[in-house]
Amino acid sequence: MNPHSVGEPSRSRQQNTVGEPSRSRHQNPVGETSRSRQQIRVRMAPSPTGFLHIGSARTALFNWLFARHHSGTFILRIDDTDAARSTDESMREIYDSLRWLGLDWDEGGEKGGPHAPYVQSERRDIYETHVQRLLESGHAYPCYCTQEELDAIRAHSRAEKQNRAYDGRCRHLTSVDKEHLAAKGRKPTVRIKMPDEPIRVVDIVLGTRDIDPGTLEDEVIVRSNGMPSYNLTSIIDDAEMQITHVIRGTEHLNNTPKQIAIANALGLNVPQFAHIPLVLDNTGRKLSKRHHGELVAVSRYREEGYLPEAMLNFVARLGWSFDDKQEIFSVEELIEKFDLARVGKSGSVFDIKKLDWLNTHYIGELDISARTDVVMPFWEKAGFDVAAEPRERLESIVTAVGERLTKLQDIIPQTGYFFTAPSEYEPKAVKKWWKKDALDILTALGAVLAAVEPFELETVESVIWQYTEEHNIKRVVAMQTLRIALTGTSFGPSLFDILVLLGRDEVLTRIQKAIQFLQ
RNA sequence: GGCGCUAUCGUCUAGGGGUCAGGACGGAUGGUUCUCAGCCAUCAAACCGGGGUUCGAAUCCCCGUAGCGCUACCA
Repeated sequence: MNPHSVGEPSRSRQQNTVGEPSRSRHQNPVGETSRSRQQIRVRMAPSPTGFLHIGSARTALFNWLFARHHSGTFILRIDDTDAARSTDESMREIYDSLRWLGLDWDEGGEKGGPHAPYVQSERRDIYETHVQRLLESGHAYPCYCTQEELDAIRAHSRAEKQNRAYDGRCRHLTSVDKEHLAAKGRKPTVRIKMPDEPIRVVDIVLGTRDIDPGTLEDEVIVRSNGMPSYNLTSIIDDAEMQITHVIRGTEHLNNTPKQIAIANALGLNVPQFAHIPLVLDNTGRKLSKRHHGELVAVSRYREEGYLPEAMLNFVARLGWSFDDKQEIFSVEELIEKFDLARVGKSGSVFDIKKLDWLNTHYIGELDISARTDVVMPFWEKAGFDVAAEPRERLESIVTAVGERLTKLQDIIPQTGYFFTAPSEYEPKAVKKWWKKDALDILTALGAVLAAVEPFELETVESVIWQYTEEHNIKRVVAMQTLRIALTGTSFGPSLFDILVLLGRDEVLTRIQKAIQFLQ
């Protein structure tokens, strides 16, 4: 094989204009060049071993945006070759999270398509055929080493400061050796022979490198139980499904030359690669299920009341930026503006504060009706009897709450008192505002509010201001005193809104209750 | 241990030979207001280090350093 062609994308230069590694920003947006109507095909290939991870969601988004931007195809493939860890439940959760985010796929998942099946455990015959060819052509060989032997080899290699763990010893097994080992009941794995020539990895975000094959070890491509492994299935499916661009996390960078070697040995097309930087926690480590658990589950953010628009916008800006001014991007803008050439190389820390800011923004963009709709499940889940409430009142409550929602679940502590009287008064608030004159204020205000006619915004407001003026009481004192009596807390929406929403009877009842408490 | 990747305010980032190194989140202060939130204004805050190249380097080159990733019969 010509060493110079090793690892080169097999499609012609012409067609490769899309996603060409152009590091100079402010140039032609990638893909907008002359022809390049090469049908872009990208995929997201999660392993169904738990919830959808934030990092995977971003990978999905980048793939999806790239596909949508170029009118390409976005494929969802399920990489479940690790049978022990894969579950159907996880698969469903991943579909669910993806749908919630609005990342629809054109092929794969439950949808099917021309390259079905899209679940790797159902594609074993395809892999077997390829492995057979590899074995026959001498590109792969059986390895009879046991786990213990491998551990020992590894330990030795490390002690000797070798740059690869496995030394390829089973490459030289004779057929007699093999029979002998097999007779002892050993089930072999299959390993791919790494080539002697450098492997060229072309990466759209990281650039092109030539990898020294001396650092690569003969990878296991079929386990001893007959199950093919990731590096094999991934590259075969990418070729079979005619994937043009593999956009995935940088943790896969070291797998890339191995996969290219497999593809080359099989004579398969090699897609272009784009390794996107990792999403990190605030200590700079990769976000992982292992270390961060639920914190990295997309479903958790959904449950807390983050909007998909906010999640998408937030995650899009992790490792990607458009210019020096824009932070808020609608999904449409993301599709229009997304460009692999503007993806950075270094990892990005997941900053929940910024997500919160975005979420507040997107909640604020919802009109009252939509905001009420979206908040409803949270009320229901918290056990509020919203069904009994007129829609109009619910919307008024949402209006009163206004911008005070960071997450939808904040609606609960913010509006509980609209549904039931406070069972207790916040001690800190009481201490600060319910001084010795509180009783007088409450009593007087109660009388005033009992008499005001009609019980509406303007009238209530004027009558309260009239009271504070006549008795020379600071507005803030009167208002806070009353607020605590009605809501149990010292903060919240305009008190006049609260007064009117509660209605005269309820207000008077609560004032009475507070008076009793103070006595 | 090996291999690889990366490096601009606390964080996300713009800039990529000549900029007061810009914006945003977060923070601080002040204003608006019945509180909180919001909004407005102001402020603090960064080019990992060292050498080159150059009239001039955050930007190009080299060498360090640090962090991270991978190092499975996981993906």
